[in-house]
Amino acid sequence: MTVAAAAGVSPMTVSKVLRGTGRISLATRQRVMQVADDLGYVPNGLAGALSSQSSQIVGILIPSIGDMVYSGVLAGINAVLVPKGFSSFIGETFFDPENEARLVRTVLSLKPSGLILTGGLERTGATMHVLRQSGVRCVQLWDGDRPDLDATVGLSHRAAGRAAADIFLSRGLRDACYVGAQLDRDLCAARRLEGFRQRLEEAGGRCRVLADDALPRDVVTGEALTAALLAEGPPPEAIHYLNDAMAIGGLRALLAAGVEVPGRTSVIGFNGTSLRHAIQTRLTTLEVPLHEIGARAAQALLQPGEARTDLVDFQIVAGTTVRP
Amino acid sequence: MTVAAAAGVSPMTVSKVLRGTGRISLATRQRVMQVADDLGYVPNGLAGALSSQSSQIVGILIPSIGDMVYSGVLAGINAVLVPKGFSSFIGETFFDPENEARLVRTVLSLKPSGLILTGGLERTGATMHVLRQSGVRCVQLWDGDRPDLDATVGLSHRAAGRAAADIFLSRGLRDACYVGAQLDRDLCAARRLEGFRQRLEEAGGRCRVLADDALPRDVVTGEALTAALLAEGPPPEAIHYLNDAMAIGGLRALLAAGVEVPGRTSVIGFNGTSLRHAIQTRLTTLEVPLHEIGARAAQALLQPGEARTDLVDFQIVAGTTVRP
DNA sequence: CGATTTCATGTTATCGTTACCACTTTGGGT
DNA sequence: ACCCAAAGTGGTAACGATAACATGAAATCG
Repeated sequence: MTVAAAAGVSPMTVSKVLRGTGRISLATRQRVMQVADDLGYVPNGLAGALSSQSSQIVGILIPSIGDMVYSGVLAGINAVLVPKGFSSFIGETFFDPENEARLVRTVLSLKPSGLILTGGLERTGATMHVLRQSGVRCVQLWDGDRPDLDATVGLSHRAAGRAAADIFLSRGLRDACYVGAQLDRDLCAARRLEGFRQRLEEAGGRCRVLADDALPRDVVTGEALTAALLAEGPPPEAIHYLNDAMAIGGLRALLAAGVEVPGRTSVIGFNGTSLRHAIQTRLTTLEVPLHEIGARAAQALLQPGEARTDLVDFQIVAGTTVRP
Repeated sequence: MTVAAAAGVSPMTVSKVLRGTGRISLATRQRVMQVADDLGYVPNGLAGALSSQSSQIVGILIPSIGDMVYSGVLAGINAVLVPKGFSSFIGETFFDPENEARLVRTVLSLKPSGLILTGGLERTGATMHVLRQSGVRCVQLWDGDRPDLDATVGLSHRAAGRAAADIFLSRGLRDACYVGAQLDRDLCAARRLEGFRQRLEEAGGRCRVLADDALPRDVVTGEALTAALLAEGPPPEAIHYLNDAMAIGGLRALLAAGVEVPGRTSVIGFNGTSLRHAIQTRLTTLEVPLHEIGARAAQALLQPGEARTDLVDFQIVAGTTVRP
């Protein structure tokens, strides 16, 4: 427009110069670039995307940005996407299907190149319908137990729960407790609990559950719930926490109550965040390759192919909170 | 289009129904909604924004999503923006002005309703030029020492550094050290150091600096740098860390080396993240109201007015790592 | 030296929506 | 019976870019 006039060429030529397509003489190219810079001109991406029928946007929906787990995955996604010239449009669902539905519409209205959704919630029928109609390629993250959409990259949370139980059982610990929060919404965490409890009960153990659906899944809640647990009666032999943050809070409560860890009670967290580096204690936890999940999900998004399920492995990170 | 045909009305009527504008009879409205739902129709937001010359997008540029500090601010922003129907387009600058320049262009090309940038980096001239030409309202976050753009919401990092120094000085501690990372890029952290050092030297103290510009600002780096510091010679009386994560790492190194905290060495972190809840120790730190900064920035963005600087206060969170 | 190819640029139609106004009907009010 | 407001709906022309093709000039060729 203005740029074209100022450079004495047609809008078409400006478009070509700015995108580096077509054959433009060096002189013209330099002149247009100069004028565009001087004018502080930024092409209207809305018009460009509308016209070319494709935006370089990828939609990413995660439960919460504040949760280190998902921001770790996000970093992995961006590490793949950004170098290829995509920008990511991030939305927070807070585990709420209605929220997800709203965000899916918002993102789809931007005609994205692809969509990455997080599993672990009960997607509404409307959401699925809209996704399918859009024709946009969709990848599901995180929940590997129930693959969905065009591809899935995640882990088996049920298996993770069983693995935690196995660690306890191998130490002869059978009286366990699972401490979490928001299990009503976070179906992945619920499935970890399920695996954990199943495995324990198969081996003749038992598993209490302490969870509050209204509290955040952080250090403070971990401490409060554990304190409540200890007030009820004698401490369990083993506690598995929903995440590392809650586990750290739990350890505070245990130590405050004089419960020896791991002498009296063993503790396992989940996810291997930086919180596991507690000062004196080192939390035993299951580590999930967050960055890798993100990177592989981004790759799965970019290379169209048949529906595929890509299960990543978690690792046991040995700390000092489980007895030998 | 298809919806209009299927409902037997004009595209114009569909547009009105879906946006809830204009006068449409109840019967028509219901029929159109029904058809749209059945078809899984999502309006093309690109075309809509192009036509109406306004998108409901707000651009937010922060150094890193993985850093709890900025994701805390982000939460505050979203708490204000999302209920008003805005969606946020988030970009990560990693403290790099060129990255910021690229992202600013990307966001502006989406014709956003507003832009929230994080201060603490040397913005390029081109970025400033493009921002001004765009006419989009811009708010600067975080860096309150050097207000910029249409409004600024943040804190004085210099004052925060001085406050940390004052705490040490009031305990008679004069031999201090500042431990950080990436001070070349993060000008806010550099300014905290400056305030810290100035205040100490005014009072006849001294301040060593230990920083590595290549390492991440996390627990592991905090531990490594502190271990290096202790290997060099006797421990300083006081250490101020760039953030809580590094401080926690530092405490590990100090305890591992048998340095009594706070008996021999006192420690102050910065930012009051959940990491401060270490298991036995409770880190003394300066707490910044992250959520509030975000919320106020979002409000400043929405209510146009003259350029304003909104300085928030930090608080000293007493822990057990500074001697009485 | 005419025919063909290459290079550099311009023309036109289109993407899907909305702003703005025009149009038809209906239901009073006088 | 006539007029006028309100209610409901549709037509038209943007919005700013690009895909696809068209054009003219310069270069190459047999």
